[in-house]
Amino acid sequence: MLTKSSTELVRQQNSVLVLATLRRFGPLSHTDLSERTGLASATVSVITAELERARILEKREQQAATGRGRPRVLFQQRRGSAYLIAVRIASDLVQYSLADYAGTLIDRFEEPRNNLSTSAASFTQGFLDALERLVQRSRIDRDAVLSISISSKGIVDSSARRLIWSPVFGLEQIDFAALLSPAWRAKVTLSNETLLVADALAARMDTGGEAGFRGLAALSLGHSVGLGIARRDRFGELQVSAPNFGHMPNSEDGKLCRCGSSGCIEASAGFYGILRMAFEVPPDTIPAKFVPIAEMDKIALRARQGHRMSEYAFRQAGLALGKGLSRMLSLYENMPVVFTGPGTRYFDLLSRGIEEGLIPSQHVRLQGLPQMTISPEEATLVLEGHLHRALAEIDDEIAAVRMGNAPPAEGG
Amino acid sequence: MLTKSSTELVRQQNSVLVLATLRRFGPLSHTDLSERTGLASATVSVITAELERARILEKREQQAATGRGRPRVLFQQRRGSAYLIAVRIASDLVQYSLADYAGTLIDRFEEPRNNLSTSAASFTQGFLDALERLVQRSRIDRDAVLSISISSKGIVDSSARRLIWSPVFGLEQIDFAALLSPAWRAKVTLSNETLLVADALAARMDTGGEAGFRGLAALSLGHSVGLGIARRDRFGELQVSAPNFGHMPNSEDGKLCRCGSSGCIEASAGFYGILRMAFEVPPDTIPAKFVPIAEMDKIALRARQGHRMSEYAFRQAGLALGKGLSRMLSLYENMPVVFTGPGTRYFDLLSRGIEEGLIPSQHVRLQGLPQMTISPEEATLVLEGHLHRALAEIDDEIAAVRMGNAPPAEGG
DNA sequence: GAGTTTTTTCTCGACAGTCGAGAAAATAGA
DNA sequence: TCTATTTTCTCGACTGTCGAGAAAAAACTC
Repeated sequence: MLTKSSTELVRQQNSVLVLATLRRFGPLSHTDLSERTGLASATVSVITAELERARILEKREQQAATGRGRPRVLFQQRRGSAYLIAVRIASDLVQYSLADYAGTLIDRFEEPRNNLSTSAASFTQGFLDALERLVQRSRIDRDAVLSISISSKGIVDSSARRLIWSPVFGLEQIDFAALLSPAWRAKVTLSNETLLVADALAARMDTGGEAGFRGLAALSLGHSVGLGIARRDRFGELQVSAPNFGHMPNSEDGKLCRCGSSGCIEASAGFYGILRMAFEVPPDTIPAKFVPIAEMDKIALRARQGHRMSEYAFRQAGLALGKGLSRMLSLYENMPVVFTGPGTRYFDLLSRGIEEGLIPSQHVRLQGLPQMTISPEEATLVLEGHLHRALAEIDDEIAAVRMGNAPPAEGG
Repeated sequence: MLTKSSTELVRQQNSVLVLATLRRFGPLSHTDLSERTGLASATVSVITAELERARILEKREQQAATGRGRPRVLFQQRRGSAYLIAVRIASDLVQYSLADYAGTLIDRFEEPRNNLSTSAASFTQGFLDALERLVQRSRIDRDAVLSISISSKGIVDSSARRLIWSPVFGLEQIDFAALLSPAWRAKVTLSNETLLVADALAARMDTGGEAGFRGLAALSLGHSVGLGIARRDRFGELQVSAPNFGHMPNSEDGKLCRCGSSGCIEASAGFYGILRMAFEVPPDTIPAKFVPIAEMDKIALRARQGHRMSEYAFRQAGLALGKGLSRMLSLYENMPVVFTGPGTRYFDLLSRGIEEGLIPSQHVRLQGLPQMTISPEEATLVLEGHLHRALAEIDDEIAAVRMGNAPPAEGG
């Protein structure tokens, strides 16, 4: 511990513990909380009382009596205590969601990104307008929004909350922190999209009772390729990161990538790479900006019917993924891999190449093939990740603020 | 925090803080400690008093008066409080070191690994004997040794303390925990050698006042290739890991590696790989078990004199390293790279290939070339890492044990 | 050499937090 | 209405940190 500890910090940590336990295991009674957290009953009393006074928790309506004895009263997060906004910037649309402190979705809409070459400047205006619309439609006090969680594919500087490189805006950087700080009190977080997928999947595993769960990698297959990794740190907590997998150098095949380099994994395994190979376009051709999924389906159909070059394109894509995975596993440690995104519908065509890429490496020879599964609903997982992380952050903040005085704003 | 906190834990953490501060900044007075740790003077008093009673700390002999006022008395770790043993298993020798709680070396000897094909079974006997000799020569109570820190190249399972694969024993696994638990009370840790190098270098940076130090990678060049990474975690503490870099797949050139796979980085950049290439031996030839450094020097000399194939061999080695580094940096984040080991004497011959390997990647195009330096004294760094980690672990353990009663054994 | 100044260390009471045990509350069944 | 049962609440003990001021120990002053 490089930093000092104090009794006040103890209270803060235990408050977070109570809030997090309540999130994971639904509404709980005083006794449940004491059991699950390991805290003494008296301690739970003090903490819940404080959180109730601050209007963070509330007692649930009386439920059916369970039997003899004094009935349990369940604590739960009070919906109106806080709100959060999740924004998912995809290549063809932007998704805006509003949720309350209990994690239930209140409002949601999408805006198609009308012009694919829209500049960042014109995007930001629409972005600010959309946030405004979100709170006004649900009649929520703007200051009751405590977290704005934004995600995009690409490379983000999460500490500076700036988009460094994205398939959508290229090198045009957007500083979301600066953009939102004048009008919004909320904390702004910027995450890689596949990081959120990994977070959501890991949280599911963790809550779902998977006993020895140590970590996983989420691999998103689509027009671009993204990787998210969730692993337990030395305290047993899940830490999540999004290495730049799609643009990791794969091989010197001269395949031009969207990022301007050549030989990236994406140049072989992204939709545009598969398309290029299937149609025998020279590998240094400038990649297609957007490939409709129908187009990909057509190539896949032909591949399944035995068309050599289409089959080969998918196989090469799989090979690039497999080799990339074997490198990633060498540099981290063995962990299950979950595939997600629209590309999973071609998994039958990719899998042989993936295995071919994995098998020759020393890592796989020692540890065996990683467990590989498919979880196609990427958008759902991204939203789930947004909520999970934003709520955890709000909980932390609530516990950090000295409670007892300023009751947070009341919404709706 | 997934786990509860308590006032006792606060004391424990603050005790560790005091011990760690004392380690980093040498003997310190009461006032220094209070300033450096941020703890109140009264708190420092209680903690140091407790540690003094437990005979962990002692007051230093009076030093030259500094000026007016009551003179400061300096606290320091008491040498005899504990001891540690560091064992470095290299390919040609095993190095045994004994140090005291203050971190000063007491005894040290090396045993040549007489026969390179020695079995693990015969090794363990010599190993146990050597440890015995170490404590007897210095007349130290065996139970005063609180940590035995072992290092080897290769892949270790540090939690299970088993060697999974090493260049020395191959797949013959050695379970050091089981081997030592009957006779020794000490905690046993098993680390990858280059991990310790990274740890030592990072600790130097950290203490040496490098302001914005965020992390580094140590790359060991020799008969085999090893990587250690040190990075700050979210609490600002240095976390260190040793990914399997040497056997990360590099390219499908068919170069046979010592591990049995082909195309590993080591197959190009390890000494045997360079030798094979310089002499134009077919790439699938079984690699030399051991390459004398004189042999390598000869090849380097020829390369510097313009001999094409020797030059090419080093360049190919550099290329494999550079490509590997660009992949590693993609999967982690940008950080300085420090080269160490005997291979650094050929850095002039490697550097061009290294840059060639790095430059084409998207990561380098965005972040620039990583800062690269040389720090050749690998053996020194390994020992430094051993001491640093083992002492930190002993400090943790001391703070965890309820102090005040059982005073630890007195040595020498 | 006695008093003064200065600096450091030590000590005391206040405050914050957790814990165990038992009191109080609230229900179902006798 | 009384009793058994279960849950929640409350009280005093314990552990820990902190700020302020007392005590200690040296150098400086006259």
